Amino acid sequence: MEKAQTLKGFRDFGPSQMRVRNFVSQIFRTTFEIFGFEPLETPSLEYAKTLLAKYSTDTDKETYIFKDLGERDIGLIYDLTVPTARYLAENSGKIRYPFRRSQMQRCYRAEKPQKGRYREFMQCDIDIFGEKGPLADAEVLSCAWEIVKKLGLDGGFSFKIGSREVLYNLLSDLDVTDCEKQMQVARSLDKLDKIGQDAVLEDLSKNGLQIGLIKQIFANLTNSSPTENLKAIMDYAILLGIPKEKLVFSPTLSRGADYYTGMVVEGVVAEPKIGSVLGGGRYDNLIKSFGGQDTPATGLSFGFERICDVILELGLFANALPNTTTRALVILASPFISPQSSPSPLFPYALKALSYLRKSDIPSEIYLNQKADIAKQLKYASEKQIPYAVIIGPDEVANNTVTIKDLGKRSQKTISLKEVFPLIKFN
RNA sequence: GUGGCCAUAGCUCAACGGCAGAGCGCCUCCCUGUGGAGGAGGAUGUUGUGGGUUCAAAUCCCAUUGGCCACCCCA
Repeated sequence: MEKAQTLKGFRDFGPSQMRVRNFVSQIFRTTFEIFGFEPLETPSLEYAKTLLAKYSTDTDKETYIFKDLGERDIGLIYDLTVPTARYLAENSGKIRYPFRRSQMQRCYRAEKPQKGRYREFMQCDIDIFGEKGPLADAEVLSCAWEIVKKLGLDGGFSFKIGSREVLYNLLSDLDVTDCEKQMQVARSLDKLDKIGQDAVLEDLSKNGLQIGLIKQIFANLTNSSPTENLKAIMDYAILLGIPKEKLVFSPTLSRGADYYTGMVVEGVVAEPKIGSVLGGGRYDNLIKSFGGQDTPATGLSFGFERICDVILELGLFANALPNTTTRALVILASPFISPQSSPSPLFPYALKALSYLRKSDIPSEIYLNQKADIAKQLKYASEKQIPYAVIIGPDEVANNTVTIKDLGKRSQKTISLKEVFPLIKFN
């Protein structure tokens, strides 16, 4: 039998990883709610023809497609935009627009995995459907900003904001009117940060654009200014609480996807050089192209996996929460723990204490191996970073007390059980 | 999808055709009511998996699984 392994690009999340992930997703969920984004969840499997309806042919290969037992052609969701477009089309008439929706689900891509790129990953989107105006874009931005703050990433963070309108107008002015050509420029430009201006220049000239023209595009882009619409978005965003200096107009920001029609945005952190932690923009034609009604849309997607990585890397989490959610370990003092006198006379008292702690909403454990001495039990607590040990021995039982030890401070005192509650609960 | 690097003890790695090792961790004891330190002792493996070459394979070759990197792509 082969060694047990996870599938390529698929991961287990052990307790310590789950604590980070739960911490992050908790912040997402509560903040979405505060900003009026209503939760939506759609199936992980969709008809293949739904999944492949629109996108370019390359992505076909990265979508998991197979047959179910009823010979239906189906596939795993590749993103959340497509299922949502399907949902909007299927429920047109029932939905009250503008519709603010949040969605957090695992998505699947059959691409070659690398660090930060997995075949199964958490996708986390907010979008507003059915509103063209700049306030909608600003709302999305301000929700994202709130989350960034709550995650403690706001220090080196900034929004890079560009506009497809600026780009396309500029290209049209230079007689680059062919739609395909315009897309190509957008796609190449997207790599600017990563590969530098020279490489983009080369890339574009390989695609048949003249050097002079490309240079002109760069020059015009760097000198361009935000559209009225973009200015309005930024003004609203500032009124909604985003510091002005966090909103950086970046005319060369493009983003790869070709369906964006207005604002495009990326959120970048300075500290770990990891690129963007969120991205999105306005895509007014996409929903219609999926067979829905003409529905303007704006939104963005958080790089959940990346954000978890960043938080771990910056150590933002390590200090914030202990290694376990358990707050107290009930420990039996050694002398009375012998296999012969099982159950130990300490047990009725110890288990009563354990129940009391749990009834008081203090996450608690008792060491399960009855043969373990007190040193071993303390070591367990120490390694799991359980903050308190509740030690029970014959003296405690006789006096109706417990000895509570603060593992961090290495101090202890003997008190009544009732006095334990405030000590653990509020420290 | 294309190209490259890698897989050896729980972890980090060494050995690069000739008996599979070190550091850290782990276990036991010094310590029968006190965890991060110290001292003494101990255990640890079908070298990712399957085949091939060879007197002999962790080492060379092929396949396969998984990890990493660049490209591709990134809704």
